Amino acid sequence: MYRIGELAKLTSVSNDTLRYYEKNQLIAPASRTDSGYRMYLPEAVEQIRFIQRAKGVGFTLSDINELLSIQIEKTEHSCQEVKTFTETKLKDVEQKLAELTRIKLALEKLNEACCGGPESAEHCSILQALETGDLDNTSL
Amino acid sequence: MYRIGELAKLTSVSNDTLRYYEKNQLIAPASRTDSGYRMYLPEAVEQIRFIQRAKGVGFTLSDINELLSIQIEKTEHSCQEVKTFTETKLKDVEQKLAELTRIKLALEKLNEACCGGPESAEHCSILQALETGDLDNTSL
DNA sequence: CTTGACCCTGGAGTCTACTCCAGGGTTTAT
DNA sequence: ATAAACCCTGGAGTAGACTCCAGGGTCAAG
Repeated sequence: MYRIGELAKLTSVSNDTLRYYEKNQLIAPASRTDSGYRMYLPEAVEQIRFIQRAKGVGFTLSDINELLSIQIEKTEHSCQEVKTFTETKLKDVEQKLAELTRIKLALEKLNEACCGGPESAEHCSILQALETGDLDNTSL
Repeated sequence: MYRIGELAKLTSVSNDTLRYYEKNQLIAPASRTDSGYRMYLPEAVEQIRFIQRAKGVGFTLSDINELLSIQIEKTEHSCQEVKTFTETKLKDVEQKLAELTRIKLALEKLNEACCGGPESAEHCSILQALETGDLDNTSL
């Protein structure tokens, strides 16, 4: 079991952020000490890391809350509902992957087109491609 | 050339958002009419779509501003600088792709593990996996 | 020549996701 | 037993990304 400060250090988030996440139902301490200190299970470390990763790819806290709440609502919903939910989220993720891939292709194309030399970028082919919007189907 | 309202309709953003983007150097009208109306080039449509996609995958407006400003800073920087910049952004994108892929794998695994039937989710293998954190290296 | 649909600026308000107190207990090491 | 380091709650403040006025011009149609 970790106290809030320990968990915070392990995950590089602040104590305040952990309390904020708790208020927003993202992660609760497993228990409290008699004096009211929050005590977290070791698993909390991975949960926080998951939250950070999900945030990093554009999910809101409320999206993440939904993702995580699958496990909490378990007795109130059927497998079917749960699966429908994960399938929806999966589609979101696949959509995001497609968009990111598109952006990646655009950047790679720019990268390849550029000489990378020390001359002024005025005639850089990256920039010319950007200006004309001529990036095939990458749509940058 | 489009007026602001036309561009807004074509891209499903509000007039206010377009003005906000302008204030934040993301997109400027090609010109103004005598009466001060903003006039946008047809290319603006794709630029706005790009902004939306980039936002959707977790880039901030200031990230996007950097991405787009490659083309504006051209005379002030060398090809080398420009290329370094795109390479950095490319790494960001690759990082995001890796994280998204991890989340995708986790969701797929949950999906596969679930019977999807009408019974209570109390013993759903998705949920059990979530609770024990036992998702191999997907770290959900 | 006026009515309705547009557009302008400047500024206030909202929501999200924190971040930072103030005021006050708790734990630990010396 | 007393600092130093930690924790608590409640609430205010902030940055980012809008969103929504107020008050006032513009333009096309009838």
